Amino acid sequence: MRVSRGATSVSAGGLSPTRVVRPGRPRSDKAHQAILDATRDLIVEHGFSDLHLEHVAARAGVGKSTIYRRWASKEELALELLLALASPHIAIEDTGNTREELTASVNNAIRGLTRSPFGPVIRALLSHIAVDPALGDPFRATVVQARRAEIAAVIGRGIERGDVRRDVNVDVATEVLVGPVYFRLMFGGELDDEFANSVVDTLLQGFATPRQSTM
Amino acid sequence: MRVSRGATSVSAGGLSPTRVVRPGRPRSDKAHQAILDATRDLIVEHGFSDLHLEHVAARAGVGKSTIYRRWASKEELALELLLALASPHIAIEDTGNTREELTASVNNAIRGLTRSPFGPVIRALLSHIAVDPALGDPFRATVVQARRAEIAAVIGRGIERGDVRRDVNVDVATEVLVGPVYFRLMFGGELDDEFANSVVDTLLQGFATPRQSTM
DNA sequence: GAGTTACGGTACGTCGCGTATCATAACTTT
DNA sequence: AAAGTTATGATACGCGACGTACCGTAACTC
Repeated sequence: MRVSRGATSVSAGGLSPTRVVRPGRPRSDKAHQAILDATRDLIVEHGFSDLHLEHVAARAGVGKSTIYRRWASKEELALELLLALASPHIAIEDTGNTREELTASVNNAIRGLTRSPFGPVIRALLSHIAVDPALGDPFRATVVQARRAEIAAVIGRGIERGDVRRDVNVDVATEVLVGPVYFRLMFGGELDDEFANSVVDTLLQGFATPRQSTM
Repeated sequence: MRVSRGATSVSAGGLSPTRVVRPGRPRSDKAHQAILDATRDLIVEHGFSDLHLEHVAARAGVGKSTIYRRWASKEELALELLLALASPHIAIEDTGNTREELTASVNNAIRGLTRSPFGPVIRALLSHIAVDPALGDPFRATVVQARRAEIAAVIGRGIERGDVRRDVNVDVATEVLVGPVYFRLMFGGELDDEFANSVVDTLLQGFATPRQSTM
C-alpha cells in the first residue's frame, strides 16, 4: 500500500459555509480539504472508476467513516471537487478587442483543461456528467451556465463595437467556440494557442467565400 | 489488446472472417451477437459502470465464462460494441449543395446520438475514451478519423464549387461542426434540426460583420 | 462411433462498497 | 479544572461483482 500522504498544493476556491461551532471537535476543515486534495490526486492518477474511498481516506490521513459522514457517495464527493476546480477558468476580461476576447474564451477553456487538475478530473467524470443528472445538473447549472454567460458577454461587447453580427445566437456561439475544445479533449488533437487562433479565425470569417455569403 | 479471436471484424462492415472449422463446437456467432446485443441493452438501460457481466451472460443466455473466453475485459467488449454501432452514421452524400451537405454533416452526428443505441453507449463510454488509450486510440483511428475524412470531403467539394474559402482548415472545420453537437450531448441543450441549421448558419457566415471581415 | 472443443454452470477467493460500532481526542461550557 | 459534548480514526461486517478454475456435456468433425 502506498504511504505517501502528500497533501500537495491547495486548489483554488474552497467553500466557506456559515458554520456554527459547537462543543466537541470543531469539524476541522483541514480534514475536509485534505479529502478533496486526496480525491483530486487519485482521480488524476487512476481515473474515477479506480477511485476507492479507502485509498482516499488513507492518503488524506482520515478514517473512511469521516468521508461517508460528509458525502453520501463517491459521486457527490467528485461533484464538489469538480465545481471547486472549474470556477477559476471562466472569467474573460474586457480588453476592448473582440478578437482578443474570443481567443481568450477559447484559451481559457484550453488552459483549464491542460494546465490544471480540472482537466484530468473532468475527463474522468465526463460520462457521469453526461449520464447522471445528480452530477450533470449541478454542473450545468453552475459551470456551463457561467461559461455561457461569460461568452454571451463577449459576443455582446463585440456587437456593441460593431465587430460582430447582431444576429449571432449566443448559445450557439458558446458551443462553436468551446465545443471544438472538448471535442479534442475527448477525441484527440493538440490543445494549444495555434488551435485557439485557428478556431477563432474560422469563426470570425466563416466558411463561406465573400461572394457566397448569402448562400 | 487481445480482441476476440478474430471471429468478427471489429469495425461494422459485416463479418467475413476466414474461419478454420475444426472439430468440436463451431463457435456459433449467434452467441457472439447475443452477447453484444445484451451488452448494448444493459448499457443503454443502466450505464457502463452498472454493466455487470453476470447480467450480460444471463440476458444473452450464455455462461459467464463464455464472455471471458472472448473478451479480456468489460472495456474490450464495450469497444467492439461501440465501433459496431458508430459506423452507420458517418457517410455524407454528395448533393451538389454545400449548405445541404454541411447540415447533413451535423445532422448525421445528431441522429447517431439521438436515434440509435450509439448515443447512450458513447455517453456511457466518454470518460473511458478520453482517458484509456486502449479504448480511445482504436476509436479515434476508426470512427473519428472516418468522420474527419468525410467532412474533409464535404469541405473539399464546397471549395471546388466556390462556396467555401480555400484556406479553411479541414480539421478545425470538423471540430467546429461536430464539436458543438458533443458539447450539447455532455452539457445539455436540444439536439435537433434547428440546432443543426443554427450551427451551419453561424459557421457559413461567421461572427464578423461584413465590414469587419478582415479584423 | 471416436475424438475434439467450446459450451453453460458453478464454486471460489478477492476486493471495494457502505454501514455500524466503539473508545478516544478535541473542544466548549460551567 | 472538571464535566459535558461531539466528531474522529479504527475496525469489523455483510453484500455484490470481479475474474479464475473446474466440471460434465452438447455439438460438431473425421
